[in-house]
Amino acid sequence: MLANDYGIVDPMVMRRDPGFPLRSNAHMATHADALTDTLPEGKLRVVAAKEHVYCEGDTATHVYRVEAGHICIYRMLPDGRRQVLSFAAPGDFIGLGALGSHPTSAQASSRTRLRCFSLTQLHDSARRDARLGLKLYEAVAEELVSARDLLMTVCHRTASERLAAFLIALSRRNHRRGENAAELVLPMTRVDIADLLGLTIETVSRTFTKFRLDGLIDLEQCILVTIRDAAALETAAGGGMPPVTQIKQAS
Amino acid sequence: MLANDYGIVDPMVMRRDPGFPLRSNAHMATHADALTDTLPEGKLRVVAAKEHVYCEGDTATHVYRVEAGHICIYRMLPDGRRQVLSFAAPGDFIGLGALGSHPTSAQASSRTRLRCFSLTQLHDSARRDARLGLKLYEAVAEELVSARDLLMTVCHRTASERLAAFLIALSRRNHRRGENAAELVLPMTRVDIADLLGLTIETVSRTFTKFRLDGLIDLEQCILVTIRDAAALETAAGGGMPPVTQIKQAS
DNA sequence: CGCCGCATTGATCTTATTCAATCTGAGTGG
DNA sequence: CCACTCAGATTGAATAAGATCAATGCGGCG
Repeated sequence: MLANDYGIVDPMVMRRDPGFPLRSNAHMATHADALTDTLPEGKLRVVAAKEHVYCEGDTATHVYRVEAGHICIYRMLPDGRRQVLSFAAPGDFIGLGALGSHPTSAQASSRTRLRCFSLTQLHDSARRDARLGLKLYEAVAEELVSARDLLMTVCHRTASERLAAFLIALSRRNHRRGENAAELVLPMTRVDIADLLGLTIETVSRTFTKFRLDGLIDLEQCILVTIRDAAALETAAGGGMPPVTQIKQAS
Repeated sequence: MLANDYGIVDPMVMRRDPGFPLRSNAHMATHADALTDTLPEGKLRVVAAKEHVYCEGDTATHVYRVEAGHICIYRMLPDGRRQVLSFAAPGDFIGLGALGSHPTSAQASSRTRLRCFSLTQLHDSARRDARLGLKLYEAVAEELVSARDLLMTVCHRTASERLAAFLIALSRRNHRRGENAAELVLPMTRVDIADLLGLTIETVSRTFTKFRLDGLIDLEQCILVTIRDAAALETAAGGGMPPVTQIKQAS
């Protein structure tokens, strides 16, 4: 699927809440998976935790599909602040939409396996097969929607709403993948979450604690979140809020 | 050019400040203009001030090029808050990146003339001419960069920085168009600016006043901004800030 | 054992929002 | 021509949310 899981999207949700940043990998798969159907299976590449797949400004040579592990897509501001754009999970594509050089950086959160697809080949194929070009167009258009969803969520919501929406998005992604929707294993640190949601780590931490005290979640270890009251979490996310879904997204 | 003028972009600036939301219509023109080269010139459409070209959720039937006037591209949140995504000026395209239905709304700020291009024809052409599909891909990829630029600016900056960056972006757009870079005629209201920058109109107004008192700008009428001290404005925008440029962008 | 990275918690402070009033200018109609 | 109205803009005072500064806790690893 195309990477959009805060960047995680749900079409039904979009109907209900037009304007919310959750989108559905399921229907996006149609676009992104088709991208590589016609291409030879690329080489495997393994990146260690904290290692970069590519950096902002690097010449774009490949598109990657995450096989295992997690990739954090982000951009830096000149003053050193960071905006996380998405977290790519297995099945998601990263590196799409680069025009010459990568507009984002991609760093592995943990040891990650990637399948590589040459951009040269991709472009050659696109010149021969017009449908592939349209697929590329559609895949990037999906990412555009995802980026705007994130913008909507992060810029107009309180800390609680952002974090609640983020957790819901993770839960939905789990659900879509056939995993336990109530047991979230966070593949990212508090810093990553803070940089995604435009908060400080202190605020993220405090908000986690508040949710725990309010009985919305359990928090055994900082990495393990159990959703105790999904409805209340929805409400917390939701004073008119569009469900956050931008966890992972190609870039 | 492709609509990106807070959504206004400058490649040189991007080099200097990787991560800033200013982009260059000039080099984007190569992508977007090519889109319609091969198509029959479409019908002219005139929309009155406040009238919508299309609304979020509408079935997408056309792509439009602004001939005269200004179009405000925005999305609503369920709770009624609004995020302005860009302001399209003459030469900019709007409506690109729609997959079936429009993900955004487009409203004329003033009486506006548009040139219409049928999506059906565009897609037909793209199926025949693979290069057109790639052009579409590139145009949307540009918009993706633009959307992320806006995200970076709006989510990590103070009110002064956002407004300063916004004014600089407008100034650069004027410069690119061969107009006076120091005399800005704002085609949008305070509400539009506030909704673009993620602020309230009061804060926008106060910040304008502060800039005026600090001698950075003149403000004869609320619509007419004269830049008195461009360097200071850059500084105000810039505590490491990437120059805001997202004024207009296709959608 | 002690260090180090990460997370949590507390106290204070800054910033922008909110609520409220006033101001301005462009119509409109008498 | 002038009073009236209304939308948009400005200004002020109080408030609240999150950032910042600072300290402490926790767990893994050398």
